Formats: sequence, structure tokens, C-alpha cells
Amino acid sequence: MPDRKGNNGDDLVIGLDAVIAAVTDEVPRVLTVTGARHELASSAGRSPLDALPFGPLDPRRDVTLERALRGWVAEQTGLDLGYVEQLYTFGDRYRDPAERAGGPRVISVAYLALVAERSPTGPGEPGWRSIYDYLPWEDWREGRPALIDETIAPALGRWSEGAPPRPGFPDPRQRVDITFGLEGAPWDPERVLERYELLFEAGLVEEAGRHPRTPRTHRGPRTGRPMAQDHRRILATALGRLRGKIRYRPVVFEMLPPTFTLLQLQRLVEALSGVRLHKQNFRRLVEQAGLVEGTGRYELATGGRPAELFRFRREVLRERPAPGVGLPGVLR
Amino acid sequence: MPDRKGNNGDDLVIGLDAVIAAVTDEVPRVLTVTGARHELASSAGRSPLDALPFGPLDPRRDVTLERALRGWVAEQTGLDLGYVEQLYTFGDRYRDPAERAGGPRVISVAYLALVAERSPTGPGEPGWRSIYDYLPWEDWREGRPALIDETIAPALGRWSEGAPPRPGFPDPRQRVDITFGLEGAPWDPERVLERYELLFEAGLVEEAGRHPRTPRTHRGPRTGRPMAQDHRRILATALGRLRGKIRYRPVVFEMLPPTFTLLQLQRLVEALSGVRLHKQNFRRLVEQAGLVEGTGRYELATGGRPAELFRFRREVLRERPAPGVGLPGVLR
DNA sequence: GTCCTTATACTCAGATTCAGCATAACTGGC
DNA sequence: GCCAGTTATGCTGAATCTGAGTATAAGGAC
Repeated sequence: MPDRKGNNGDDLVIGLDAVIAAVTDEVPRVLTVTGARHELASSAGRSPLDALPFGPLDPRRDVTLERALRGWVAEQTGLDLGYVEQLYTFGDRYRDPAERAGGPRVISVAYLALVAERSPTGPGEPGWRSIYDYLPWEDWREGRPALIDETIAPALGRWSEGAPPRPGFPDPRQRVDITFGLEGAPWDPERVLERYELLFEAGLVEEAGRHPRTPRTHRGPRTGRPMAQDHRRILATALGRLRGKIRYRPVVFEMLPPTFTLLQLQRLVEALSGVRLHKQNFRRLVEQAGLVEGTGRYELATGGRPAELFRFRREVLRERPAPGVGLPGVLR
Repeated sequence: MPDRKGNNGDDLVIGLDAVIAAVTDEVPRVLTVTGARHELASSAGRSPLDALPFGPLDPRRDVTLERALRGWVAEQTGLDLGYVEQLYTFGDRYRDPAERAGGPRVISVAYLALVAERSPTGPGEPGWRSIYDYLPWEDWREGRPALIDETIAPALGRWSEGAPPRPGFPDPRQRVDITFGLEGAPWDPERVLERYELLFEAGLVEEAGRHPRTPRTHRGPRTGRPMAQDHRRILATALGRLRGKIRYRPVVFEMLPPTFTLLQLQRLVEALSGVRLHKQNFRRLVEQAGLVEGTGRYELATGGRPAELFRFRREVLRERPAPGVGLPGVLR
């Protein structure tokens, strides 16, 4: 594989970052790579950080950004991506630490891809890792994570006392409660990015310490597994977007086999949204939205009564204004 | 103003395109520029096309993409942008026709900005133009636009007969009906981009004819006012996104004066979404969502009973999971 | 068979939405 | 001052949707 850098030998590079998500064993996973090919500039002998798969754009050859992404993902991991959507373009200066050493400015166009998990192959030690390893406060399926009560809430409480009030934000104390669902405030599964950014501001993620210009971080406990560069921010963006999207577009079916039981579908949505759903209501909503149709075949290994196998009705994709799985019946 | 090109003298440029939207006189408008500074490469003596304001990124100086955008918008138009959000990054090859003549590959990060309309100042003849000049089929406030029945529907009908079936799409006839709300299908205000792309595929917008690789376009009647490059596609993306967003985030208040009547607010939402709303229900929804609070002052020049002036309750921005104006009571 | 487990059908109360009707408060014409 | 016209605002009843169950079905292990 030639090292075709999207670089033009000067001071600007466009990169394509991929958040490739799958769910197995009710764990939402993301494909990450580790190792030197991302020159992560860890000063001391720190172990190399996990990174999202990354590929350059070749302005001369790549016809579209998305096609370029599909191309190098296939090359590097052997994965043939199905559903792909553009997420966001990240371009802050110094988001790649190498820029400080005179490296080129790197603008990354991030994409979100959904696949049914398969084993990737290829160089760079790619592997599937739980998204909740990186964002452990996001999984509320077993109730509020202990991490929040034991670590995050106290640390944010201390931070909010000394935090300067910011224009456009309510007072920091209230902001913490609302963002993390404390003090009776409801938990909003979609505010993933807001939560990550609050933790970053409060110095509670390792990445915050890397930024020299960060105002006196309180150096509280570091939560979650860190990633290279701003990749954890990108991951948070992706999870938030995905959680929002499943409510109004039927994207989750991309992550399932052609036929599935309704409980499989429900567990998938729960894994991604991080909350539990009411079974009977979930079934009702999915069925009467016309998203699925029964096949007449049955899954027998349920541990109980056999479950009918359903398939996704692809027709609805272009049929109704806004179907989507919805989150019917979030249990509180 | 120095001609600081974001270009690095080589084969790749990052540009920032701005869709700056405002509403006056119940007409949603977009700020456009015309003229030679966009070297639109019109071969013959065609009049120069309207374009979105565009500025380069200086990789050495600009700290963030958004700040760069705010900077040159202020320089070029005198506008101080309030609400700004990143829209999408456009990077197809040849989206800038100058690329064919050996020009650099231009990747554009498009932003959506909302302002209360003011007169811009600056070079390049900027001006506010109705968004529905460019996308006239999107305004259903007076019922289905005659343009659809008289021109678009017949032309798309002819096209759909000869169109090749595409994988993942239902048959072309059905796709046309669903996308444009024909044959009893509901009109979905948010599918702006889908509609533009369908018209493009069918050769019903002028831009389609510019692409040499477009498969035999049917050369039907050209609808809507064309724009430079792929700017009309960007505008369609922006309008679709905005229509979706007002349903779940209270962004429209950025486009209003500090105090306003509920009818002003309703007319604004109607102008953007392109449909009429049920007055009493709109009022009820907005009020009980806690989005506004009365000021006790009244607007007398209503032509009838005076209307109370309200102000936006900024607190809700970080309060509730998902407020937003919503489209309560779309009249059918 | 009994017990355990999961699947699926059905119910019922409460909340929300839709579509109006009714009334209030102003202006302008006379 | 009264009337017609206009806009604002309050309120209601039906239809629909949602939340949280109860009840029943149908498999496996023993």
C-alpha cells in the first residue's frame, strides 16, 4: 500500500476520520487502531493511545469524500461499509499535536458508519472496543452509573464552585445538574457531546491536560479511556448523533442481520441509547410504524417461547415523512 | 483587504461557505453575492450567477473554522453573526468548475447562520434574496404551488417513465410522489435536499446541465433561479436542516427582535417551514413549553386587539432535553 | 406434568394533539 | 356612540398517542 498522503507537501491536509460502529453482545463498539502510524507524540514512555481509523484525501484521485473513505477503510480493515453519513468537520488549530512541531494543519472530516460487526483484518492492529470504555458515564441501562455518583458528580461539584460564569450559560452548578441529570433533572441520552465538553472544561478527561492553553484545570480524577488527539470528542459527537437519529430514521437496521427478533432489535436500540425500554410498548411502536414485517419463521433458542423472526421493510425508507425507531417508553 | 487565499499555492483549498438567513416581511431570505470575484467561468456571455458568500481558511492564522467564518463575514458584509452552526462539508470533484481548467480542488465547509435582517455593507454587491426564488417549490403556505402541478409533476412524470430503477430506491414513479407529496402522499417540509437532488437527476434545474457526466438529462423545463457551483444544493441542505431544527431546538428566536408578538413568531416559523400553522394550538404549545414569557407590554398596531409582547426565555436553552418550537398543527 | 422463561395480546388511564367555537379588545366608518 | 371588521386569547371535546401494566401463549429443563 503506497503512502499516498493527502498532503500536498505544504501546510494543509484534509483527513477523513471514521467512527465505525457495531453492536455485539449488547455492547456498542467502535473500531479503533493503536500504534505508531499515528505518530501520537507521546512525550514520555506512555503507551500509545487508541485512535480512530484515519485516512488522507487525495485531491487528485478521490472523486468524493465518501468514496475516498470507503476506499481506505476497505484497504486498511477489509470492511465494506454499508451505511455511511458525514458527521462533522473538525478543524481547530493544534487538534493534531504535531502541528506545534511545525506539522501541517489537519482538517478532519469525520464520518459515521454503521455495520453489523465482523472481524476486521489488516495492518495497524485494529479492534473493536466498547464505546462505553471511552464514555463510561453514558451507559444507564443498569441505572445511573456508579461512576457518576462516586466520581463525576463530586468533582464537577467542586469545579462548579470555582468556575467562572459564562455568558449564555446558566450558572455552572445548574449546568452540571442539567447536563448529567443530577438533582432530579432528567437524563437526556443525546447530550453526549455536551457532557464530554463539560468534563473537558472541568479537567476530568485526560485530553484536557494536553492543551497548554487550558485555563487552570482543576486536575480532578481522569475518567474514561483516553484517545489520541480529539478523537474522543469525535466519538462523543458520533454517539450523540446516532442516538438522535434512531429516533426519527430507521438506521439501526443496518446493524442487524437480515432477519431478527424484536427483542434483538430492542437490545440493540438499548445498547446504543444507553437506556432501557418498555418491551410491550416498543413492540407496538415498531410494528404499527410499519418498520418491520414478520417472516413466519421462528427463532427457537430464546430460552422461552419461540420468537418470530422479522425483517426490515426497506420500503419505509422513502415512504413516510419520519419513521425511525423512537424510544418508546424510557423507563425511569 | 488583502487577498489572503487559504490556498497553499498547490492543489487543495479549504473554503468556508456561509448560508446567512433572515426573515423579513414573511419572506425567508439568504444573503448572496454576485459578480466576478467568484470567477464563475460562464463561458458565453451569460449573466453572472448568484453565489453564497465564500471565504478561504488561512491555515496559519485562523484558530477555528467558525472564527474564520465570522471574521471574513464581518469584513465582507459588516454583519456580526449571532447563531452559527456547521452544516456540511462539500468536496465532490469539479464542484468548482475552475477545477477542470487545472484549478485547485476546493473543499467547502458550509455554515448556517441566523440573523435578524439588517442591511449588509461591503464589496461584491451582497443582497438579500428570497430563498424561494431559488427553491420555489418549497413554499406551500398558499397551498401546493402551481409550479408543481403545472411544471414539475408533469416533467417528473415523464422522467420517471424512462428512469432506470436504482437500488435502494422504490420505483421512480413512487419516489416522485413521495418526495413531492403527490397522489395523496403527505408533504414533508424537511425533505428539501431530496427534492433538489431529484430535480437535478431529472435535469430540471439548470445546474444539472453543467455537469458533463450527467447521464442523458431529459432537458425538461428549468425551475427556480440557479446559483453558482453547487450553491443551490448547499442552500437546500441549509433549509432542510433549519426546518428540522426548529422542531426540536429554539433557534428561531435568533431571527427575532428582543420582544415580539406570538403572531410574529408564528409567521416566522411559517415562512421558514413553508406551511401554515394553527394559530391557537401554536400559541398553546409555545407557551406551555415555557419558551416565552409575557412582558406586560403590548403591541397596538395589530389592526385589531392589541397583542402582548413576549420575550424568549433564554434559560430553556440549557433547561429541557428538547424544547424547540415544533410545528403544532400543520394544516392539511 | 410443574416451574421457569420469553413472546405476544390486550387494557386502561393520562397526556397530547387537532380542530374548532367563543369571547375580548382594538380601529375605522358612520 | 354604535356597528362591522380585525386580531388576540381562552376554552372545549374528540381523536390519538404514550406509559405502565395484566393476562395469556408456548417453548425448555426437570
